[in-house]
Amino acid sequence: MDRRDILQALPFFAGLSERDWEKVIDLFSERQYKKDDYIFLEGEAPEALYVIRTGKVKVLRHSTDGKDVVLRVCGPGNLLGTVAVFDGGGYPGTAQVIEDCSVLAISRNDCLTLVNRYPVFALAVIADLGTRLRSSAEQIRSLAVERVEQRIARVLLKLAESAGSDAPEGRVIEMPLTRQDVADMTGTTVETAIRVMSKFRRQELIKTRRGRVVLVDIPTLQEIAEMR
Amino acid sequence: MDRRDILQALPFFAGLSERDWEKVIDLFSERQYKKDDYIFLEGEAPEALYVIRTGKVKVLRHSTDGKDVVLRVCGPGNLLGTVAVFDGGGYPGTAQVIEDCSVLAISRNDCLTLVNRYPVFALAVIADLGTRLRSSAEQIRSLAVERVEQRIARVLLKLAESAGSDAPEGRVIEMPLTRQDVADMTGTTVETAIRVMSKFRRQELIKTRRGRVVLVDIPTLQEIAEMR
DNA sequence: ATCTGTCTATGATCTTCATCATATTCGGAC
DNA sequence: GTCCGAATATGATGAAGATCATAGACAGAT
Repeated sequence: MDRRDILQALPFFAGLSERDWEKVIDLFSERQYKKDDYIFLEGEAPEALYVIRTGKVKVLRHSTDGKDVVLRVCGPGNLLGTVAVFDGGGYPGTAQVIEDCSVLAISRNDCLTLVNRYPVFALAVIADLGTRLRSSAEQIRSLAVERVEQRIARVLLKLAESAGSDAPEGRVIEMPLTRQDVADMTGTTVETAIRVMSKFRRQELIKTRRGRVVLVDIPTLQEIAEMR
Repeated sequence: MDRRDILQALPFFAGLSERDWEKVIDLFSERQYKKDDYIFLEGEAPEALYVIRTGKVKVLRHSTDGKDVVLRVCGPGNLLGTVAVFDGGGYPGTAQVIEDCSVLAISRNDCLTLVNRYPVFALAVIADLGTRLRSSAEQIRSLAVERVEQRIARVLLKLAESAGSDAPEGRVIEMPLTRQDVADMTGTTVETAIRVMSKFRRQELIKTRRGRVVLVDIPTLQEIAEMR
């Protein structure tokens, strides 16, 4: 499987004409990262834009007091570093690998050139940013008005939808997730995340096995997420 | 002052060549809104993209239990409805006028055409979305890890910076803000917003007169905002 | 000027969750 | 297997802030 097959399978590159491919393809280079590696750090000057081919990455920010906040979890097809590459400021968050991955990188300069030459890329970038703004808005609302149980139920459901697969026992979230990760995604502490998820497990709403979470009773989880 | 002068003064239209103006200018129509008017509602199909000429608008989401969350506050030069116009989904939030305003509207179709024809507009849209994603990330972090006092101090400082003017008594936030608005911007309740701002007033960090807030002691407010 | 509704104010109480403290379990290294 | 660090578990306690209740201040309408 060469870079071309990889790129063509990604939504980001849909709509590019056959002959334009030749010019585009060589601008991307493949890189591999291991679990826990950093792809870039918050505040760094944007060197490149990344397209995830396989694996999972979380984008997080740390606060002065050591508490981390996970802004998003990305998988195959997602872009990393878009904001910084286009406005030239530092990366707004740190990108850390949660499951070994392979990414395609394009230098900031090449990326800007590409977008100027092929309007279709500009539209793809707009689509990406738009999707993220929608989910940011939802995350803001959730943090602002919902209680911890609701937020955790919501995050589990969202992960199951975007990165889950069906198994006999339920819907499996296909990534290794610690309670700390869940806490950082929902603005709470490890202890509370543990308590809530233990409660979910006792209620037979979820199962957990070696870092993986399985949603057993999705309707009830949805009720909890929508509660009140 | 005709539409042309208005448009040219806005950052969104910088970089457009002289003769392209003729084709662009007629696509925009001016509309006036009064305080508390809705420009569009959450979930509505995107009819148009709006550029604020004068006045202030808040974008908010309501939750099922009646609690509102203010996602952003926009002023002159800001775009409204960008996400929905480009992805075709419903508006992600409700746009409500907080200070009488004049906006320039371009229909969704014309907007899409424009962006396809003039790449500079696509870049302006990308810039707008990027800025908003940065501030969303900051808002998420703030809601996730900071205490109410910090969040309120931070919001006041941000408003003073983006929409403030200097007066002898301090920096004035140039918009009518209720405690409810502040509460909706910081994910808390009216009562708590009132308590915190009363405390700030007693500490002579701020003054309030007829809905306007004046920041008297910015350094101390910054300390509070950065506090752990 | 007086009414009226909205906004601000403040106290009392109750929940939720953070914090602190300690086990216990698990998975990998050796 | 045994050791070890990380992740999970669970209790006790306290603090931040929500909720409920009530009252006063203020701006605009008549």
